[in-house]
Amino acid sequence: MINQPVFDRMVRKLARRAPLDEADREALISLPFKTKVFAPSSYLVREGTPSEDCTLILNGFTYRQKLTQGGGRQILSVHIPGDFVDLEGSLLNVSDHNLQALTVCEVAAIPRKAVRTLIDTHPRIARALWVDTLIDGSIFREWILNVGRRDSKERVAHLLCEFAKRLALAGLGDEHGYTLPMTQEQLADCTGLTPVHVNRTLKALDAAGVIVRSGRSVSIPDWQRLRDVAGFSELYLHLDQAA
Amino acid sequence: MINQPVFDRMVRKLARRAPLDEADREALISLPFKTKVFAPSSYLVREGTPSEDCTLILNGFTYRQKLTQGGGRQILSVHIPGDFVDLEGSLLNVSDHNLQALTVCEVAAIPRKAVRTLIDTHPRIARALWVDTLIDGSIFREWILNVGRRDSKERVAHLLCEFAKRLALAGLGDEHGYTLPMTQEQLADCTGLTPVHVNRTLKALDAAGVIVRSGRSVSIPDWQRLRDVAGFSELYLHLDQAA
DNA sequence: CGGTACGTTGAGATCGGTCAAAGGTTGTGG
DNA sequence: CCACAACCTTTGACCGATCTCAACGTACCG
Repeated sequence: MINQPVFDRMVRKLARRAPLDEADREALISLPFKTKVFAPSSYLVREGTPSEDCTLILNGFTYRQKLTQGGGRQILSVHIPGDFVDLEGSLLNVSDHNLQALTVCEVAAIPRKAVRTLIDTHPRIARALWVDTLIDGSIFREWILNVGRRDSKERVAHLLCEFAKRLALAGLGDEHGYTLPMTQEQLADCTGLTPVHVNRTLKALDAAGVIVRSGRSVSIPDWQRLRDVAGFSELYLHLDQAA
Repeated sequence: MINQPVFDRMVRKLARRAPLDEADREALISLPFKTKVFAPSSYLVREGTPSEDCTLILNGFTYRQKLTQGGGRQILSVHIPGDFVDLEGSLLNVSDHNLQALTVCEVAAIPRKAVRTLIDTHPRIARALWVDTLIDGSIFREWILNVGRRDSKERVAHLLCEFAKRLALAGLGDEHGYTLPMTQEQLADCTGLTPVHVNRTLKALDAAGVIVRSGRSVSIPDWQRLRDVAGFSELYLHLDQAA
């Protein structure tokens, strides 16, 4: 029972991805783990290395990231409390990307072995985790579209929409606004733009009344308007299996 | 045994993703299916719809695709014989993207139900399929990087590298060249460029001696050179678990 | 042999990038 | 509680990679 408060959010999330029975919940709650804390921008996993542990975010935010040969950085996804990051680590031999802390970050590190045993012995949990990675995949696809075919306003607005939805789902904000712990440089790395242009784009969205900024918090006076600007459809978040 | 020749390539591929025993192979080979043929550019799955079947490509190529509100099209992935496409279809309620035939395409349509039963009763197969979707995810991540942070030459060259590797792996070409059944417009939709610019980029790569084109086949006089131009590293293909 | 789809080329426009500097904010140590 | 440093944001001027538009060339197919 000791893990319960810590893993509670994760168990509830997984239970929505696939039905779990009492034994499944027990098994999840009894997973062995060590709590670790990471400073902002420290690495949790590095490209090309195997990972010993599977990481569950308890507090704070992380992101996945890759570099081009020329040093260009692209952020691939942003993760919030309750997310398993590096579930791949349990099944793939080496990591194909870097995993970095966005904010100060408290995580539960679960031994890779324990995860593999869990999924071998609990098919419903395996199913739920698999659905989780499929939804991750869907979000990656949307990001390819975002970065490949939307102009800068749509791109930034779309990212803001996604964060709004996901944070609301995790109980960390709502559709009226939220605090985004990202610098404009990081937003640029999410969208494939430069920091300077992200700045101008945010300013333009603000000037158009689509968002209102103060510091790093964003408020959204008219959600429908932001959606329209972004061309946002939440289908890809598979909320029926995520919420 | 009737399925054997048809499913053979798929079984061999999965067995590399996770160890399978004789019973697993039997179960895979005995999956019920219907063969279907799709004409180029016909839809196998449409965004927003559930899919009744899980699709295994026997011959030909398919691609996943999404549109922006403005009608911009982004290709998200390209699939070759032996690939399961729309495995998501078995676990997610509705599709978040379109699946289209690139060439004439012969597929095995396996009922969604049969797939779900299979994965519930065969944990090793479930594991192999899961690893398959994880590798798909890794490729999506690389595409985000490609489209987000590489310039047009790197982007096109990277795509050509990926196809070379994947086709070679499937026995459909090698590192000296292959035939790419895509129009320049489709290449543009893969890379987030315009067809005109893809044309100029291919011309430039050809002029620089990095590739040699004739019609739709590409030959690669110096693989290392193409890799360098693209900044290609095959780590993300997880060949140790794919090959 | 004509049509349709695809590839190629040129000229000019534009969105977003680059470079550089100034203005804010935050946190820390004295 | 101030002062400074580090980091982040904002702004302007200019640049250039890629897009747009439009025409022409080419290959395949019925």
